[in-house]
Amino acid sequence: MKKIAVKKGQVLQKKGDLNTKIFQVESGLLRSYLIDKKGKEHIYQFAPEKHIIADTTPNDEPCVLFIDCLEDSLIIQIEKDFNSLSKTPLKLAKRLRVLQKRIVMLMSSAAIERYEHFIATYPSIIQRVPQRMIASYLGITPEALSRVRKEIFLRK
Amino acid sequence: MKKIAVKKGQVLQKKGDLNTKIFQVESGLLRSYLIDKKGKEHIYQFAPEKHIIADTTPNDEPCVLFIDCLEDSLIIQIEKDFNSLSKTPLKLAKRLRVLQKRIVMLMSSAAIERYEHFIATYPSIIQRVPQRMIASYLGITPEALSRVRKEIFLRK
DNA sequence: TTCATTTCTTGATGTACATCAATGCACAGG
DNA sequence: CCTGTGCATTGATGTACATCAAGAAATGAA
Repeated sequence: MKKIAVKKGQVLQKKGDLNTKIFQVESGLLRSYLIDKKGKEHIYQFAPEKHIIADTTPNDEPCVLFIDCLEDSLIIQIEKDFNSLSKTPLKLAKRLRVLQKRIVMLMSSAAIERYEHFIATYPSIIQRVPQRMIASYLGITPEALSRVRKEIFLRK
Repeated sequence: MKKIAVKKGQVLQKKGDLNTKIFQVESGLLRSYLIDKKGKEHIYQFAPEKHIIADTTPNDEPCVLFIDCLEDSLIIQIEKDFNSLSKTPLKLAKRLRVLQKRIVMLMSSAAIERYEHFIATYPSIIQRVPQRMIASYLGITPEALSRVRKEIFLRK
């Protein structure tokens, strides 16, 4: 467990890495993402202040997510071993809640609802990342997000 | 923490319930599912022997998932409090892994790949539930699953 | 500032899947 | 045995989103 300062753009983890860590963000903004077999990027998670971010693949298997830095950040690196985990069940529980919500949204909602949920849940992120990244997180293209935003705007 | 015998069809938790439990399946098969605003059902999780199943909504908020019983089952009920959780970080970690994989699949794969991954991961479930439930878990309609299966069959 | 690069938007078209409707099929109850 | 009821399949059509292409606007570097 150690504290690290990282620069915008810096890569903390690449797909295929072994023995990856859990990161807790003190300040700044990280993201994790995957690249599918068509070469398309999908953002899996944004992690602003206080959030934890990790690939949950077991330590002896190659991980599937990239993690990099969207703003200069201060982070804490935590080992993914049993002892560290057992100290943070509350955080794990919170992570589970977020993931459940995410799956529910992906399975049952249209793009526009996913976007509205995202705005409500992470209002601060909107100003800090380009829209194409939000589109990527929502599982749609930047073009589709642009149209969704237009529709929301017209509706008012 | 107590052991319970439940019958096929029995409902263990309804959307909106408070103070829901975690269930560990000793034998049999449970499922959780949600109903979207169009009234459509989406299976969130199957839980065969050894698996745990729960709605991870915090205890003081109404939960969003239904949980019921697909086969006569023997289950252990676990409280969702901090103490119980800290005893099972390994199980939580495993759950996180499954959810990560699920989200990755939902975001980056076509229906056919999601089905093939499901077969590979849960071969035993296939024989135990009707196809329309597998479709629901995969996030597609029974008609679409039927066509996916046909395509896989023709390809051989 | 100027120029290059990235981002956002808009339109035209394509596609994976949903929806709707009909048919066949298995099996459980009378 | 028939007969209903749920499940799987198939075809026709609809739709939400993707893809591709172009242009406009914002951003950043020199």
